[in-house]
Amino acid sequence: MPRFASPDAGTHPEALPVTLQQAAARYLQVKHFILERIAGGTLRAGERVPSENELTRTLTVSRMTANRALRELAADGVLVRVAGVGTFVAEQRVHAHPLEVRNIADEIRARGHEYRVKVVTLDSLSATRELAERFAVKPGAALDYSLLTHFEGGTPLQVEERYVNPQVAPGYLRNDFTRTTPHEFLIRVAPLQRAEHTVRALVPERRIRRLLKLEAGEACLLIKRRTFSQGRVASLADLYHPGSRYELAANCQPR
Amino acid sequence: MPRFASPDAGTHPEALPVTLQQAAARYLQVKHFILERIAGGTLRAGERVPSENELTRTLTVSRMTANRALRELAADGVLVRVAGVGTFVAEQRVHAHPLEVRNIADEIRARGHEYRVKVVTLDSLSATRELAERFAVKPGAALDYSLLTHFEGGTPLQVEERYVNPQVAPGYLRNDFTRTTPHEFLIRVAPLQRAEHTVRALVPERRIRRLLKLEAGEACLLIKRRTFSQGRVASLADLYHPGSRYELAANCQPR
DNA sequence: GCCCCGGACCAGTATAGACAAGCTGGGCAG
DNA sequence: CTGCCCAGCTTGTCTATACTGGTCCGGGGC
Repeated sequence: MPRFASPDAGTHPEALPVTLQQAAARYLQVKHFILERIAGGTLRAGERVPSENELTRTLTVSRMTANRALRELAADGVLVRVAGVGTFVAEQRVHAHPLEVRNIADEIRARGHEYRVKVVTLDSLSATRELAERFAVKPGAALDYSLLTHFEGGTPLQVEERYVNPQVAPGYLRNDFTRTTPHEFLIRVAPLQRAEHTVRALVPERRIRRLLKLEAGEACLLIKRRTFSQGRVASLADLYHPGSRYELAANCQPR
Repeated sequence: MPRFASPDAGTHPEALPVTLQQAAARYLQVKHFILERIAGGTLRAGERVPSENELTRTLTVSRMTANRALRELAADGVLVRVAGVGTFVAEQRVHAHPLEVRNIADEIRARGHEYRVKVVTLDSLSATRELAERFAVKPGAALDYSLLTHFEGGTPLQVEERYVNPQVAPGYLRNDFTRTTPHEFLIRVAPLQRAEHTVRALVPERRIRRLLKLEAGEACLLIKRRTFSQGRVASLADLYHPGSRYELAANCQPR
């Protein structure tokens, strides 16, 4: 059986990609070897990863080195190992760390999937009473507004509805959101000082439901985020995630 | 065919404390050896931990085994290692984590409302395959189970479904939950070391919906929590909150 | 007094060899 | 055909040994 069809596998000598930094430790090179194949699509979720012995042969490393690489990837949740059967690419349940203000594009790419964004609305508007209160500006003050849908592959993973204070982060609407996410733009223009989050569950209104391509009655996770820069509110964001395809992960421990 | 030929490797002298389970892997025994000394106060925060070579001598293990134990404890944040200097017990700084492991009774009372609890089910059961996996115990091992509803005034605010490992937190079922919440009991009996959370949104099944007195089709927030004590899983908890009446707050301060 | 160098000790990494235990599939006996 | 066992794969673990580079300290040369 062609266990491992070995599309490349130059067998003996320089089996490790020369693009890798030789300075890195061997076990890290092996980890990258696996991660690159996952990111590149050569290895997909559920598929079998070369066994320790196979790696020993194809990469010319000792079994302990291959073992450490696979074991650490398993500890990270990238791989799943079953004694006597093999090592497999983990089914990726979507994860995010609520404590960190993360970039959803990075998150998606880190899982080896294609990131796409659809710009639904870009606008400048004047603050309602409620918005003004949350931004601590005067009612009627100008605010930038964006409504985007972020896709993982072809599936919407987040609807991002965002208000930005142009006094704190000027030029928001001139940003090319297909190249720079709101998050990336904001941390560049208005260094993040602090962020507040609230998380709740709801069955979304039709507008959000359509953008997330949800069935009627499906739940979604709403993360409301308020970010501060230079002591002022830089932006308010409502992040909607499909309840069935998204979960927040958090480890609670002094690291 | 030496399947059951030798139940354990009798090759090595019994240098490790006999209180430790002999079935456990050596590197786990070394980890427990360190953790016990930290828990017992023999090793305090900032103090130096025996070096790999010292452990090799005193515990009669190979250096690779000691290395793995120390490396994993460092990865868990228990130890801090500095090449060329040594290994030290990490300073346990107080963490204001967004998803702090909080006591719901305190939370409700802090808002000036009356806290009440209804015990739905208390039971001892044997671990299913899936539970055993998440607890890292053998399938069939005894687990304690509780299902409670926490009320704010007359309104249910949380359904708490919890599994507890009696090996780590004995006497759970004998606790009077009308006076001591599971959380209070557990932090007293099994000092919290670490907690993992995942948060998701869903439309609950009928059982949960009834306990929370929700309308059909209402969303709820599910917080799945896994707590660790002494390096072992102490408990699994599924915390269901009504989406309309509950939100999770999280503040994020970059260091 | 200051600087440099070497030795001691440390973690980090790599290798080879070994045994244990779990799973799967094929072959064999009934 | 059914049931069982076993070969052969897998991961999991442990040991012994070796070399590297970082840190610290003390001693000797300047």
